[in-house]
Amino acid sequence: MRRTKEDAAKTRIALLEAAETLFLEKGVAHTSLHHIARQAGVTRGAVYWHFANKAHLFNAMLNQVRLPPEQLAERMRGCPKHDPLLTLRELCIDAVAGLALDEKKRRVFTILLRRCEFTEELREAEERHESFINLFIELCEQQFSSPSVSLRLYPGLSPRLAARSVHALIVGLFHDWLRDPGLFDPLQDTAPMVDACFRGLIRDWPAQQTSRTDQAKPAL
Amino acid sequence: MRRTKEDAAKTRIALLEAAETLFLEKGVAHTSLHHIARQAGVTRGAVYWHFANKAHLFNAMLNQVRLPPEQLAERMRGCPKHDPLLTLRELCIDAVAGLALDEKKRRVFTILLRRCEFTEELREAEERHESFINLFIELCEQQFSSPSVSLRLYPGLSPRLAARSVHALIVGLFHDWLRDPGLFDPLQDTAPMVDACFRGLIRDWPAQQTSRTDQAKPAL
DNA sequence: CTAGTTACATACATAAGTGTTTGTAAATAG
DNA sequence: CTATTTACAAACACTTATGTATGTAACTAG
Repeated sequence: MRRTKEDAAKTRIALLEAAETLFLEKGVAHTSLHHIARQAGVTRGAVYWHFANKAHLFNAMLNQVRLPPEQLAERMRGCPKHDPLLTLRELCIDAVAGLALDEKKRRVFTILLRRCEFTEELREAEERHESFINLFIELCEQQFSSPSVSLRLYPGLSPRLAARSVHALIVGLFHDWLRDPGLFDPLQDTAPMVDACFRGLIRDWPAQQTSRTDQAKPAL
Repeated sequence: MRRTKEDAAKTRIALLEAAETLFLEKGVAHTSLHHIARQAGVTRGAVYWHFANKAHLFNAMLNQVRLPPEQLAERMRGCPKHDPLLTLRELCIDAVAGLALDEKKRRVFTILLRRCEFTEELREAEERHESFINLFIELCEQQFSSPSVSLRLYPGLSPRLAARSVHALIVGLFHDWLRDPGLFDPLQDTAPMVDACFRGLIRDWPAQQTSRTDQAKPAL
């Protein structure tokens, strides 16, 4: 029997990892707290000590990879000398590339998109996730709304629709790649696809081959 | 007590509808066969009479809206006088518009994308769904691979990537709109967004405002 | 040094859920 | 008109999950 503070912290981590593993394997609803405890080498007592219930455990797991909204906003603002659209472009590319570079992110997003049911129990997690998405779309729309950009939109498009298009592409790439990692290579293929998207939105989008996503920073 | 053949058929339909309603409300895993039976006004005996288990019920529900792969292929081939890319474009637009036009399709796809865990139990359903998606992507890629089209792709793009881009956009639009129907109007906004996508892929994509998706036929 | 708290394990109580079996009234076949 | 299915309902047997309550050894504060 050992229960120093560090041991407790380790137990907590072990529980989160066990949950991650099992959620990914069998789905959130089909994983019981008993499963998680056993996988972590403890009993349900430990689970209930660290987390109120499964939903709280789930939230804690998400918090490991989800960056706070402020950081997204800050990143989206970018350095002022940089073209804001290019900032957005890089953010998109990094977001997809981040899936391939960060194993944990990949697993957690797989759980989020393919291994859980957004129902009453997980409502809080869902709402936080949604508000993050909405923030992204809104910031995106702001970029397209600045006069220097909106005038370059193709006819028939509004900043609103442009923002929706960009987000839909990213979400689609997330889903598709998490479903079948063989579909494309996030590191190589994301930039051309994102560029194609912007090229269809913005009149004079440069045919840049530059800026090979050097070090993708976490973006989503 | 009544059990003519028609009554049995009605019971089956009622069970499918009850399942649809409850799956949508509480998620697949959180809905028991007892719930479904009660909602349909029968007992679990009826459920087990008509379906082997929950997974079979789920499959039967999907089969109500999923069109056979052959029809997709046929539709994709389109009438030969028509530009194949325009055929693909219309197919995409109809697929998204179909969500708004067909209430049942909307509900079932919501369940599929947001209310179920793709785990062992539903593996068969998942595989059928995936093979359908893969067929779509493959047919898509074929369209982009024909010499008359592939030569018009922007540099840096392959037919492969173009197909992935198109599919990602559609999947993203599905997810986004099912998550928040206020994000955009499938009937009005899909065409401009799909056109933007194609415009970013194909050099001389016409800035067509024509062909207001008259009657969207079911496509997915 | 001991009192209290921490970090769990164990036990209890309760509620579901699943698959199967059995019962049965009405429909239907011969 | 009887025999047999059909289309379920009802009961059974079993497993599993949850939340809580209680026990307890080690750590820690004073």
